[in-house]
Amino acid sequence: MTRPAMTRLSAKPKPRIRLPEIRARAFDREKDSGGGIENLLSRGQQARFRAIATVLDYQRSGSAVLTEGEDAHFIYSVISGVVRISRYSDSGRRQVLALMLPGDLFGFPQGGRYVNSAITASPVSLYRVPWQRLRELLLHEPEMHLNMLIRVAFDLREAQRRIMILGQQNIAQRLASFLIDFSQHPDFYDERKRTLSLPLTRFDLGDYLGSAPETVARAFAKLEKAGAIRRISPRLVEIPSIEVLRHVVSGRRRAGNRRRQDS
Amino acid sequence: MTRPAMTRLSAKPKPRIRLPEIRARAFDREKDSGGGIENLLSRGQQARFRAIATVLDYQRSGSAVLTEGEDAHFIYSVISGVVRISRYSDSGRRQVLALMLPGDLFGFPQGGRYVNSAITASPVSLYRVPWQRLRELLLHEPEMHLNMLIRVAFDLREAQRRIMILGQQNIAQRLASFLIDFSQHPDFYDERKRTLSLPLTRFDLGDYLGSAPETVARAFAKLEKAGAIRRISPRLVEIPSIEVLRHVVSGRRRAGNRRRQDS
DNA sequence: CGTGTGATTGAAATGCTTCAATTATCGTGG
DNA sequence: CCACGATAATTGAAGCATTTCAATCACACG
Repeated sequence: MTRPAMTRLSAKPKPRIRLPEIRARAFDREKDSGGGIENLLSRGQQARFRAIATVLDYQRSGSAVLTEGEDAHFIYSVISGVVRISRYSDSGRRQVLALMLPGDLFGFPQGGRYVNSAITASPVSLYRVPWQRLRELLLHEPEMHLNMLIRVAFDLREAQRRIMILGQQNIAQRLASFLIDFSQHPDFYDERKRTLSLPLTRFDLGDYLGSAPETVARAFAKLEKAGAIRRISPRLVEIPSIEVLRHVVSGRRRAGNRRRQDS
Repeated sequence: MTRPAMTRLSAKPKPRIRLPEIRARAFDREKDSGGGIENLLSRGQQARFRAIATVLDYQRSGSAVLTEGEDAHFIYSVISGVVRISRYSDSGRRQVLALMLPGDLFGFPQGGRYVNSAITASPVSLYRVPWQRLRELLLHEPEMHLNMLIRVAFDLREAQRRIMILGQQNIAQRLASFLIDFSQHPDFYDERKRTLSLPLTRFDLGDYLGSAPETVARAFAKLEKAGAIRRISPRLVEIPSIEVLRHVVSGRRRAGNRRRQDS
């Protein structure tokens, strides 16, 4: 199945290839020790994982790592940068399902094919591992295998958290939840300046939060008016106090329609 | 952490214990061959899985199998019936995350505790397996292990599907999606009469679809007016043609606000 | 045969989307 | 380095969708 036509033109940044977009190289044992799956695996496991991995460098944002419907041959693990995982509904509307950060795995096949698309949202480095070889490796590495199971179970929990947010929060609350999440990540949140740099446009954010980009902009305005944030530029916000954001999230979804009783 | 207070009183059916709610028994190799994880495992694996499993029978709907925050010692697999997986947000509102049907696994721990609650939504039979023993078993059964990984990855996809539905469909469409899903299950859909029996109340359904129970009732009314369903009783609907339901789902989320141009 | 719970429907208000127009921002080429 | 153009972001206005409070109806159970 090919990807359905796009209904929102500006949703996908038009890639302008100039420099080579992607550069593959062998793993360099000395230098590649960033925030990859290292956290999840023991030293020995790491070595064996890397032995079957290739490192890919994507220079720019908006590059397709893998596409919905393609035959799935590889699993990927983020070393650095942000990857947007999305899926198109039958009606052609895009939903951003998750954002993959260093240490995250993506590209699990379903029936031999990818069910989601993965697009870089910044310059990105990845490990790419042939699924078949990983499969063989896992059969002989029960501990690594268990770690992978736990990892996927964790992703499942994250997805369930998204379900909760989409199921019960209004847009300002969803945005606040998103900002809180990312403020936990030193790559994006400058603790000294209290500024958060956003890896997504308003369009992407809309597709992530399940709303229109205009609505997201209004949610930013609302949070700013409430004193929870200050917009420095569209992609950079100051968060004076995360507590205020948390307070927004814990508030009611709707103002409440208490019929005023005559006194 | 204890579960927060409930804001919607009628959301949780009050359990009225009369008969023993739950009955545990040893696995009976002859009779227990329903729709359990059998589908997922080979014969030999099944035997070894059952060797460490206990069968639990819950007689009635509304019984707690496990509760959010409890120490997690067991994994469960549904043999028959429906189990509601839910989580409470900090504001005390319940979200139904998923419905577990025969063959599904639930009860994965996170940091040694359950993060969700599981409540029976009908009479239910389960396998209960000590997590530690399963862990040991998996270390010696790579194939079973891989199957379990695939199973959890599948659940992740399902959760992502829910994200898509919550992110881009209106309530009538979400309800239609739900009805389509369950009409695929012979346990609920009588193909001859074209009737679907629902395992959930309007409250549960509201918490599943992310809306108020009144809104769900209105969505039923809307689908009925559109000719997609016929309400026989609150828990039993006739679905003349699933195609009509699919058509509802593929329609626009919103009527569209095309400003009328003077002719 | 009442009583309580779930389901439905009504009415008002809020929230969100859509279309439209304007403003800001960023990358690019001059 | 600056100006330009394209795209992103914001804001306004109108209308649809959903929630909330309320009231009524239906049904199962004691």
